[in-house]
Amino acid sequence: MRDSPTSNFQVRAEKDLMDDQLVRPGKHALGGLVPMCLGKGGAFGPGGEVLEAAPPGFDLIVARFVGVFCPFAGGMVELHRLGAVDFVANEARGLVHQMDPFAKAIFEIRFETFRDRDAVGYENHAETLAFRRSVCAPCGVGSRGRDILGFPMPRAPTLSKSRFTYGLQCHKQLWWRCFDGRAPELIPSPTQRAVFSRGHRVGDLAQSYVPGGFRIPHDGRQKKKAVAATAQALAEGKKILYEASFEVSDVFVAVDILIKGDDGWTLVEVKSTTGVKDQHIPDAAVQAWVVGVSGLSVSRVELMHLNRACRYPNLADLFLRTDITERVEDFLPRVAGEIESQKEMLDLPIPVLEPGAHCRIPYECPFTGRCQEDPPAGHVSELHGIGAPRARKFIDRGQELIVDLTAGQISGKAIWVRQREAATTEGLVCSADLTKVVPGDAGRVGYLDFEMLAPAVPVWMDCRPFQNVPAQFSLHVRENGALEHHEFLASSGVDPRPEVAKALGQALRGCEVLFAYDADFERRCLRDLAACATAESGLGEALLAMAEKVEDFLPLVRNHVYHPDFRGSFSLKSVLPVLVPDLDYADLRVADGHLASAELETLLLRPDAWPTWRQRKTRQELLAYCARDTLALVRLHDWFLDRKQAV
DNA sequence: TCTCCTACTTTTACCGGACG
DNA sequence: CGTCCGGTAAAAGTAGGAGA
Repeated sequence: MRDSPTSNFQVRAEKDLMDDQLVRPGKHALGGLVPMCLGKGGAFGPGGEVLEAAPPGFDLIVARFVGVFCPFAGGMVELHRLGAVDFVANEARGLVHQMDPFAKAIFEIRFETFRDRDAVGYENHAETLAFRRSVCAPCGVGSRGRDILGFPMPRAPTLSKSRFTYGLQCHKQLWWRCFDGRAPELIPSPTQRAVFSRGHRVGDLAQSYVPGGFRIPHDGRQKKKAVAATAQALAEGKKILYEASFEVSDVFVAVDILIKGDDGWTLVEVKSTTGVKDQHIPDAAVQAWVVGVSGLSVSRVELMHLNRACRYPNLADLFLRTDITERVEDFLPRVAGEIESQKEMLDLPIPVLEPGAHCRIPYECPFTGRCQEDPPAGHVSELHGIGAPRARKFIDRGQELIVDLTAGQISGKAIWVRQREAATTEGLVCSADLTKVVPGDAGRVGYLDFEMLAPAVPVWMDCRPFQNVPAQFSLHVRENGALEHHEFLASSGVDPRPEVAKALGQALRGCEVLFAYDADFERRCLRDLAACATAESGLGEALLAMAEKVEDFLPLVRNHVYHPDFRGSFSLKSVLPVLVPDLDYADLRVADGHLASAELETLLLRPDAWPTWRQRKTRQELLAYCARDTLALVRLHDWFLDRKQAV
């Protein structure tokens, strides 16, 4: 709205704006639509000024002026001109038009008011909501909590602990989170969901380490109820509260654990990390502030986190409670001011903020794509191992692309030199000595990949929090050109390590060399597994010996090969599509390690969370994914061998 | 002989990227 | 969320030389 009074956008009628009751052939949206403003001033009324005839296949929605008498809306005066006529396609799904933001706002108001919001689906309501709050409200158009059309004004967004911390990172992000809460960027990936649910489980478990407390029922939506329940519990003299809820000047917080001590309350925030991080401080501080203003005296703030030194089965020391009172106190004076500034910001159109380090620190912003275009292919930031500061230096000199760099600037960095050559030639570049370092495939060679899980709360002997445990492997074995495949996935409920060790010991028999990508993982796995093997079986030595025979394709690629399509990354997922284009993961649901790990964790630790068909299906998907990974290694090796042959 | 500065070397810290 | 690694940058240490 601020940028330009008119914006182009597309709405897919069926999907985004209305269901088919509203738009369908022969009965366009007119009935459900509010007249829209354009042309001369005037009041609501029948008729309206037809500005343009509808093109074939479209019905016309008449636009009318509704009047904006608002000093804030000086820009809106520009709307009073021809052009913003809406055409609704006779066919659902085809509404393409140009609409003023103001008209759009009203358009959406109407839909939101008359139908439930789901009928509108995801569109960018952010502008609409913000428009109504920031333009209609302050200038008094539509009084007594009503907007210009007489519809109730949207409530001011309420802050919360998490919103506060988002706002601390970036106001613009907070603005979008408040006004565009249904944005696709905010839909958590399966992997993120796994992280969240792990956090919740750890949080619940933490409460059992501070037993005897009273849990405030917490239902996400009914915040007022939770606050009331908390007040009542306090009145009754409860000494330990879980999820105690408070709200002060529209900021809601639920405290993980609140403990009454002799000289005040101890506020405990639970995190499923292994230590205190900087970003935890403001998080705890806003809680302490709200609790304090609510009238409780907070004498101590603790962060309760997992203890790296803890070993299963002794989980007595699973959590550590670190005193962060001082650090919180240092931050506390900033809280009230920050809350105020966040609220003020939310009463205005989206703030202007340049992208910067705050886009990534402490958390990656989900909206980076809205603020910043992706850097073009061949951008200097793709240089391997270049940090943001050094990339900045090049950019400030006007050298945006790798091809702009001079030989002198990248001398001594073989990878950068190769990257520049690849960018210049727009093709694959291999080092001169690549063929000398390509490993042969004589004898019996294996291609190995493990899948691991890393439960936050250890469940197997001698494991610490987040310890990686191999639970699955895939092994392709090649001998004289013939390929065989071995695979294993541990069964639910038991320590996977002995099973995996045994199965792997058998599968590896006779292998003279093993290939992997980023082999250290695999090496360490083999050593760990060796330690789990029973002494008499001889398996331990065999696995240990194999660990010494693991060769890594990653450095081979990184130090000898580059193609512009790597885009600065040497991960298997970046390299493979270029070097082995006919092998991909498109047909697999489980197609990356993160998801694999999350699925593996559920399958092995909480199989009952899924019906049996889902368990069976996931097993198959995990096996298919892991097998694809090792097949990729085979094909990658083939690629290397072909290069050798070609010379 | 002591201090201070500079230039070089070693150590440490941090970051990015790889994996799960 | 965690791990580890490698590379680079920053910090700390060291050596040598000049000046007082």
